[in-house]
Amino acid sequence: MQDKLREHIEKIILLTDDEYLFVKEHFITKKFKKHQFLIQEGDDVKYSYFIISGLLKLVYTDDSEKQHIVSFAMEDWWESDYYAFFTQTKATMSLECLEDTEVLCFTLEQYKKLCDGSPKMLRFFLEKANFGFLASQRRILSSMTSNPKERYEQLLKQYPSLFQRVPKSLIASYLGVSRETLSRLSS
Amino acid sequence: MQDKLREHIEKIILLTDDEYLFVKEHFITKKFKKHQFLIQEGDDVKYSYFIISGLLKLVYTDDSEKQHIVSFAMEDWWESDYYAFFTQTKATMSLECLEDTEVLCFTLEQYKKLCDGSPKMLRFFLEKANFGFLASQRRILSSMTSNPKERYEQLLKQYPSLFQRVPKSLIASYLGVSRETLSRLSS
DNA sequence: AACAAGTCTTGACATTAATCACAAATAAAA
DNA sequence: TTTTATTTGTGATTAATGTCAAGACTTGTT
Repeated sequence: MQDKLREHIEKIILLTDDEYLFVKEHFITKKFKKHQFLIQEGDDVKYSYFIISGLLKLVYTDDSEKQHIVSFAMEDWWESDYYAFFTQTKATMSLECLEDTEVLCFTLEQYKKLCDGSPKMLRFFLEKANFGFLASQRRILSSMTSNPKERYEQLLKQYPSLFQRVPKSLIASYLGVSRETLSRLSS
Repeated sequence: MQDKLREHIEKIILLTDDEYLFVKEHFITKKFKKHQFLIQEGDDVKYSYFIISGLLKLVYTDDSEKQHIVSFAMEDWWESDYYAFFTQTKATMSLECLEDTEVLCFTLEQYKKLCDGSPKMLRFFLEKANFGFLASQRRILSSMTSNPKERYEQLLKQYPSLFQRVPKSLIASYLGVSRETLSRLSS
């Protein structure tokens, strides 16, 4: 395996070999099969996950058992129920494999040690957090300013591979429309 | 003036007097009157603002000139067009006073110096960025799972003071519904 | 007090999308 | 291949929300 994690970090900040070794030992590897859950609602959220390969959905289930896709997570993404992870509370969302998936992950304790031991990683996480915030803000704005068809096209443009990998009903759930409405957009 | 900035930072991380002095000198103070713009669409975004007192709206104007409120910013909040600020591109949003407002602000350059010179401030900004991301994610989820009436009530519960301070038409714009629909919710 | 500007409510109607129902198409499993 | 499950598409209906229009109410100003 080429080192996906190192490549990923070094898009933002360069590390010496020693620094990277220090980083690397805070992670452990895990593998999951399609349909397995990394997080289930009500669980403790032990880990934050960096996805080496595969595809996941982060899902919130509302009072009437309807599922809403908060995000898809693919190669090179970080994912978890971050509220629960950071506050060490029970998960309100689930994280489930849509494909066989390999991840690197760390606990909150390891995350803190990483931040304390490496100012560069602190910078890295700050950059990631800022980017995540901006992406969420853009999504809010897109839901306010665009109709379902436009949102569909934006998503298609941004992540074309998604559309070969997940059923349209999940895309609909991510976009916040019914699958029937999504189906009618094409025509 | 009691020191709002110090109080604000020390909710997250304690500073020595010297450390705080270092932090403080990276900021400058500005005052604005109601209806004044801190940022206008198309401008360079020179500053990130910490609000000492007052109230602002962050607004995106779409192609058909319709305004969408991305957020309200009140005392103790940070606000800017952060995408434009971090990438040093032109503003796509505007930031306008709804009340007379006093802010502390810094440039991107000062922000970087602050991060480089103070690991504690780096931690502080990381915590803020994480919190901002989580808040945005909650808002996305709320727009997917709740109807306008529920979203209105959530907002009312979270920021009761807003409702004495801004017209309902702006609340409607923030919630993503027309002012007429919002008006009909009460009944 | 009188006016102006801004704000809020309500009705009528149009539009959009959700829901329900079912059939067709596709993919997965036996 | 045959069977079974999953996914997708489409019509009919219903519900929610937007839009347009008018008027009432507030607030601030002169």
